[in-house]
Amino acid sequence: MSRSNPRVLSTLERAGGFASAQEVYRLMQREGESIGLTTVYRALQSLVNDKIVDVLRRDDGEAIYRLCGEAHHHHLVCKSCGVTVEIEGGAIEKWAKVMAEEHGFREVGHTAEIFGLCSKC
Amino acid sequence: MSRSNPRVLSTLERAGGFASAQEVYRLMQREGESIGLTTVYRALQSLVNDKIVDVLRRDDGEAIYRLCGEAHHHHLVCKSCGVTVEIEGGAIEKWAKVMAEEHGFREVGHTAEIFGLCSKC
DNA sequence: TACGGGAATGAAAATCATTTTCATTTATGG
DNA sequence: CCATAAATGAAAATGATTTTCATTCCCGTA
Repeated sequence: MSRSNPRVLSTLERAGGFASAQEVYRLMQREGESIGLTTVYRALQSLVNDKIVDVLRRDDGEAIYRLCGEAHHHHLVCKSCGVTVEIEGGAIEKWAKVMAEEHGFREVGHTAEIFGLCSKC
Repeated sequence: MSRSNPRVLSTLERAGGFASAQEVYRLMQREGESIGLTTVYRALQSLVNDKIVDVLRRDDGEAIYRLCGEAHHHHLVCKSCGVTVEIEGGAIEKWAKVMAEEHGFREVGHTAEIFGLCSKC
């Protein structure tokens, strides 16, 4: 029953951070791998079940996946040119943890993103 | 250009808390209001633009809306039952500001959300 | 009051991610 | 080998959301 297709997992790793099912699929296609979209979806679901990957939602509602173990970081995005900087978020981690405890929440994750105009825009 | 249809707003109020566009639509139908689904979507978008309502994503990816207070706040959301707690985010404000400065960004805004399982789930 | 143009409306079609169906292929143990 | 279960993927189904487009409404002006 282990549908955690290793090729999907390795592609997700290589994607570096987040990727949606569609992105993983396109990436594999581009690299000449022969795989169906359905299989990608099933593999990702399976990886989520096995708690090997996390799933979040992008603002547009698309599900994005990332390896659980991966050091997670946040993004600083320019809303004009789209340039993105990875930033460290120790303060956020702590905040999330404190807030969750304060309200009796368990198994918490979080999203945080900063957007603005970069120095060039 | 104000498409913030007042009937939609008042229905959302009456829904008490959260409602998806589809739910607002069904609710209005049930109450005998004559309105199209398209209009509901447009009204909600408009309300979001005007920052009169907040939008979040349910676990299944469906967008849910609700009136937001004037104060800028963040959310602690249960990914199982959807219950939501408004939390204070002073730490985040500061973090966002520092990070932005550090990378030369201007006019920054941010999003931050914590999700997990509430004490009941 | 009649006219004209922009905004609002909503039905129907299009889009898009995701899931389901189902027939086919592959792997595996007996 | 054979049988049976698991995996695969193409195509269809689903469901939310968006787009298109023709129509209606509103409002200021001649």
